[in-house]
Amino acid sequence: MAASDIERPHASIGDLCREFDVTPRTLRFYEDKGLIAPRRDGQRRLYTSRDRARIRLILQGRRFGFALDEMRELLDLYDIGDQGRTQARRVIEHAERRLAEMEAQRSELDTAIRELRTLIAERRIFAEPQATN
Amino acid sequence: MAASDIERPHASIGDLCREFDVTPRTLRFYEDKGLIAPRRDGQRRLYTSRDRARIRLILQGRRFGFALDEMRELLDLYDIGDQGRTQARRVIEHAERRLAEMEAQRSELDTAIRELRTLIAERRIFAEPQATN
DNA sequence: CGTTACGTTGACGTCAACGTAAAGCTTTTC
DNA sequence: GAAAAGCTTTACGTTGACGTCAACGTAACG
Repeated sequence: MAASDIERPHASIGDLCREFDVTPRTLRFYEDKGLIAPRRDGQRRLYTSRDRARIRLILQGRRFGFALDEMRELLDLYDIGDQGRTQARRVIEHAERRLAEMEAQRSELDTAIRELRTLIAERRIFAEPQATN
Repeated sequence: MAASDIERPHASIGDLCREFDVTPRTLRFYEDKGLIAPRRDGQRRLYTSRDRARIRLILQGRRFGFALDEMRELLDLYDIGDQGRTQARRVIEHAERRLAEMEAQRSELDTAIRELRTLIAERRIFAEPQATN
């Protein structure tokens, strides 16, 4: 009866779905992929605050374009980590690589946008080069 | 023998592949999708300058993120078009919509980049919220 | 006790733009 | 004249993150 399990002892899959605005399929899929491992009450999944935290991280990573396989690695790093020192560094490096990818992507996108703008402005968009034929 | 077919009467699929740096599979796929319709010498495909122009447009559109189905519509607009007047307008509108999508995408990407930068800088990346547990 | 809500596993379907054999032509080259 | 190029069609595979059944169990409501 200590004040350890505060407020939410466990939640159902539906609860989490509402909380994070995802479908059950999504959470089961993450489980299949080894990203989360909720306990069971018989067949039913029971999600703890730890699961909740992991899901938050997963969805955060998703917004940054991390693949689920990468996310699993990153989550594992924190689980295995010795005080988080070395591991946290690896996570940072990973994030920095992703950041670089995103910046490269943005630069490509910028170029494409500028080109498309020019083509539209000059009415040269989808204009076939003059064929005398 | 008139000077109508200048320089390149027709080309093979391999020729076009080298010219545009794509694989035969790609050109055949575009044909399946109804984007191009090269003539035949028996079984072999013969590409004219018209096909060449279309392929150029397709690859240009690809760089802007147009789906192949969209490209087919756009190409059709030019083929059917009455002097290109009305049709060209529709094409421009289409391109402007795509441009808007690209800009929206860039804005999302920008936001994500800023957030990720902040998280990295503050070492809060993938840091689970403090659980007293 | 029937209905409704919510949960389970398993497994195939989706989307886009091709990749990748497989198996067989024909033409060019040595 | 044989092997290598280059062409053809047919058709299944790939990638990621789920969607969408199917078929069933369980639990609470009224």
